[in-house]
Amino acid sequence: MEKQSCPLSHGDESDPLAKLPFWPPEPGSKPALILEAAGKLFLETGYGAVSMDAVARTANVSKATLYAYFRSKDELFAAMINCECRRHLGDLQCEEFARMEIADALRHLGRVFIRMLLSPKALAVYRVAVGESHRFPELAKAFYNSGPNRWMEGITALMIDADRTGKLRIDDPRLAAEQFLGMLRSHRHLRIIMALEPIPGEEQLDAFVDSAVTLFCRGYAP
Amino acid sequence: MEKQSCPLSHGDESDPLAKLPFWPPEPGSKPALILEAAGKLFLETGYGAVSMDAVARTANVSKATLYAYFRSKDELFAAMINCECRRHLGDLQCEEFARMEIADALRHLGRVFIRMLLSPKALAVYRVAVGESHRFPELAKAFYNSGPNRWMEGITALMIDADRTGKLRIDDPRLAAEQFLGMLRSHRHLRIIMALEPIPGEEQLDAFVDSAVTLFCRGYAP
DNA sequence: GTCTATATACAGATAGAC
DNA sequence: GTCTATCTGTATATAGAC
Repeated sequence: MEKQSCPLSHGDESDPLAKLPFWPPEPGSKPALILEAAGKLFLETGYGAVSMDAVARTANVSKATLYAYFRSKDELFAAMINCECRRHLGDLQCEEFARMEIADALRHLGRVFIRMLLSPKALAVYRVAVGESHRFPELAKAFYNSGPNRWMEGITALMIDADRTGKLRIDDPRLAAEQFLGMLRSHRHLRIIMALEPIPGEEQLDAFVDSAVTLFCRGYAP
Repeated sequence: MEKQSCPLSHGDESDPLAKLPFWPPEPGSKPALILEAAGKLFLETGYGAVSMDAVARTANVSKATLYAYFRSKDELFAAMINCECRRHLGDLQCEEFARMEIADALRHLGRVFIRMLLSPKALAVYRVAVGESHRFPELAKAFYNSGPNRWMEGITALMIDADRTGKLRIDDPRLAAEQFLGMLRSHRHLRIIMALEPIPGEEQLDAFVDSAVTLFCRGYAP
């Protein structure tokens, strides 16, 4: 936990958005309006089902203006995904989890994780990123790195620390992190993403996290 | 485990394919060729990126023939998904897992599960089903019921039995099944589905399952 | 049943006025 | 920079010959 001081913070390595002439967009400006409209439409119905006409109409801009800022539908889509990723997938304050009881740290992080994962925006980004990952491999990578991978790194660091301090007995910290986050996600995430089930209430989420933490701490007890 | 004799077998309730005039398609017949081509193309690149021209060309049929069997692109897509679901997502023989040691049963089922989940066809179906779930909610349901839900039911039944016979101490069997399958899936499934990582080898998969089983059995030990 | 050829609509992208 | 109007390709779906 010492070496990477804040594994869940935003890094800016190889950011395709940084290359765009306007960035970040002034709130209320045309680019901002366009990105907002694109987010709304693409995330709601996917890449293929959205026309540039619809984006322009929703943003109250003409198509020509749209193309003045984004050279193609692909580029707009990419910019939108990157924008949403950084806005909604990694908002976790860095705190001193290593000093807490391991169960408390996991419970705390787990609650933040599951709430983030099941927020409407994150669900939408997830669905689109998975669905279009074949057509936009670069975006899939950006999505994974800005969201799921940050959590993997943060939890892995916590696992390393828990093992070092003897709180748990963990041979493969990365594997343990996979297991913990996987338990929390579970098939429920799939059902919710496909709208087969509503987003659960707070108490239900907390009970879910508590159960996973208990199982995990017992299973990895020294 | 007694009441549902075989929770992982195929049920035929409310099957949209049964309504089609040809079904099942004669191997080598035009409908079969078309469905095969549709599977190949749709699963590879998603719904929006595939044209009916491409399907006809790939199947070596004319577009008119295609439309003679499937009234629209939507209907073809739906038929293809249903077809693939029943072919690739639930192929598990029913055995007497209840009589085995619980760890052995979980290990056995886990290995089958993870191999099925990470098979190229299942990955492709999964990606498309998630990506198009908003446009085709009925299909999302069919996919979930024919694949993930069968596993949930089978593992839940096993959990109930393990608790009843005192092998484990499980208050919420469904939750426990979620946790077990979630651990196995983990973020690795996401990385593989997005082609950020190759499909792991057999030994790696088995080690993954073993670790999850150990964690699970310790965590739920009586 | 199966094909070739075509109708019709709409997509993404641009030209040119202001 | 922003708009209106339009070009051009291609998609789904069908008509009519064999």
